[in-house]
Amino acid sequence: MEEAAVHAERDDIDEKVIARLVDDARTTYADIGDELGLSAPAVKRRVDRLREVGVIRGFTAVVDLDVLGWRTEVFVEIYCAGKISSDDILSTLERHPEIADLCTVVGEPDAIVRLLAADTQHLEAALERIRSEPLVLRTRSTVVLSRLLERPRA
Amino acid sequence: MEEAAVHAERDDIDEKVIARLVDDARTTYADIGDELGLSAPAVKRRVDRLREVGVIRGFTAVVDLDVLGWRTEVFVEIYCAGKISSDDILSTLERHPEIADLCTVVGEPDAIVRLLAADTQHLEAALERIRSEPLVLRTRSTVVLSRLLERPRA
DNA sequence: GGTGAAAACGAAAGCTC
DNA sequence: GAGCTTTCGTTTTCACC
Repeated sequence: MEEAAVHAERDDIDEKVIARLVDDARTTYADIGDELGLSAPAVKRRVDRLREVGVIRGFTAVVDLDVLGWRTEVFVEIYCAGKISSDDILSTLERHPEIADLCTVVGEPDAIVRLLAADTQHLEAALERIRSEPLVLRTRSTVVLSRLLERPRA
Repeated sequence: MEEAAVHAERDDIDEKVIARLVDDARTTYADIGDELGLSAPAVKRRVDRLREVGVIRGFTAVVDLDVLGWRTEVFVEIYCAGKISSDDILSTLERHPEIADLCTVVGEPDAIVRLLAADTQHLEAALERIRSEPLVLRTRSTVVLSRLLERPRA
């Protein structure tokens, strides 16, 4: 029941602290505290604990890939040959820098990958590189037209 | 050619500043400056400009959904009836809080959605709610086993 | 969880190349 | 235009209650 223990350690105030940091990772502890009726050190202690426990994994900048010039985004379903472990999938695919997301799935494919590339030429090269991996049997790609909604946490 | 101008305004140093902030949004300007041989105010001016231009859209906390108790993640392909606009898709689907990502695609489905739910019961309810939308003809779901890799920027 | 002081950081000004 | 240094207000952080 150690999982229950982890959950028991979080309360409503933690939820609000998390929500505030998801909204803006640079919010000051004092500002969060004002909204919640806590002092800045009290908020910091909660954030420190949430990071230690692993609820908060880190803080990152949200980059507009379109502005950056990385305009091409594709979902690629990966179909593998025979029985493969997720370790194998990770070790063979993590070398490709165009992969933004990778997860193993239950369903028809073995894994789903989100590919980011500068343009279609770049995309084609990356796809061919991935397809040439011995592990990969075949792929099914779906090109993204536009990203309508993005909510890091629902 | 204003788009080209935007691109011309970014140089190698900007790239490194962005990379550093993607890695940790709470890195101080001084730390970034030390790595790049700049002073803190110089770094701040770059970050301010990158935010104004829109390359950096904001800063967010990365939350471990598994630890939070939202254990169920699914990719859902949405197939719509006839010709629909992306505005229609957004307005009908954005009301469902379980949707974490939504993009229109070119391929067999019309849109791909990433669903987050607390458990399978929650997931089932959300899926039925989405399927009952008049806009939605059919769906194809792929349940995520484990998220192996996550790189906000490649 | 709060308080207060010390250290670190961020914001803005003036100056140099 | 881009950067450096100084200055000052704010934030973080740590002790202790």
